[in-house]
Amino acid sequence: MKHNLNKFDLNLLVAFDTLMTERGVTRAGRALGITQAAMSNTLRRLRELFDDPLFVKTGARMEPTPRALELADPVSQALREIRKALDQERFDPMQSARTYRIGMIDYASAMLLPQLVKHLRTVSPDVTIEVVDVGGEEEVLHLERGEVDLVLSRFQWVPPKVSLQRLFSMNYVAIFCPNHPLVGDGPLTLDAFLEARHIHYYPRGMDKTVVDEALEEMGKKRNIIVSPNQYCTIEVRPRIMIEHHLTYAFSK
DNA sequence: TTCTTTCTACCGCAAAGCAG
DNA sequence: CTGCTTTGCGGTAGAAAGAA
Repeated sequence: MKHNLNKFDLNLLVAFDTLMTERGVTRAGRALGITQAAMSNTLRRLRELFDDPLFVKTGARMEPTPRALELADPVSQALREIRKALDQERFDPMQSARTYRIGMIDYASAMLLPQLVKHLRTVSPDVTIEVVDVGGEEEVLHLERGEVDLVLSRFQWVPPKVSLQRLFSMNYVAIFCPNHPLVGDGPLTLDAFLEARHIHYYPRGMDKTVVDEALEEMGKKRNIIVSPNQYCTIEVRPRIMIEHHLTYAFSK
């Protein structure tokens, strides 16, 4: 089927993309600032246009048909390009007073935020940064829902509608308190690492790290006996480690 | 060629009905 | 009860036709 773009209402693609995200006519309508009935009518036109139901009611949700799934990525990418082109035209960092929501865990904040703030003060002095503590699968969901503008994290996979850029690579190290019984003069062995009792902070939504995943692949598991909260991580972790002979593995 | 009027198609709304 | 669809209605914009 070939569509004549002269007669094609591109707003229908925005509606389609919103339906893919919201998975509901009422929610999609609300997101676009129109009534549920108007959204239903838009869906009707989409159905006529593509000669396919596109979304079918499954329980409480409107699930996409195979045809809708086929269209989802190309439509989403096209809209992203259009938005980018429109934004480029008028975006002036020196004039912008936007608030950017950035998802990152405490460690990334500590490492990157000072430099980021310093840089922004020069190139875009009026923007505001709001850091959101996200982790695990939630990161991508936050991005897809537009709840954050950017996530700084480690990703193994992201959906096509999300842009991904590698910033840097890191090595992992384990730190022990002075005179820890498991640490000798030579390099740390896997057995000693597994025998040690660990302290580790998991951000909200994250239940394992790259270390846990690597161990899992070997059929092994480390012995985490303390999972502190974020403030405790920064303030108290070193003290607990020293007092109780604990180990902390982290990216460097 | 320009302006005005009429027609037509489309969109969104409210309300009612239906389904899970 | 919530959410989706359908129907009927009014508003709006664009196309077509006619007059100056």
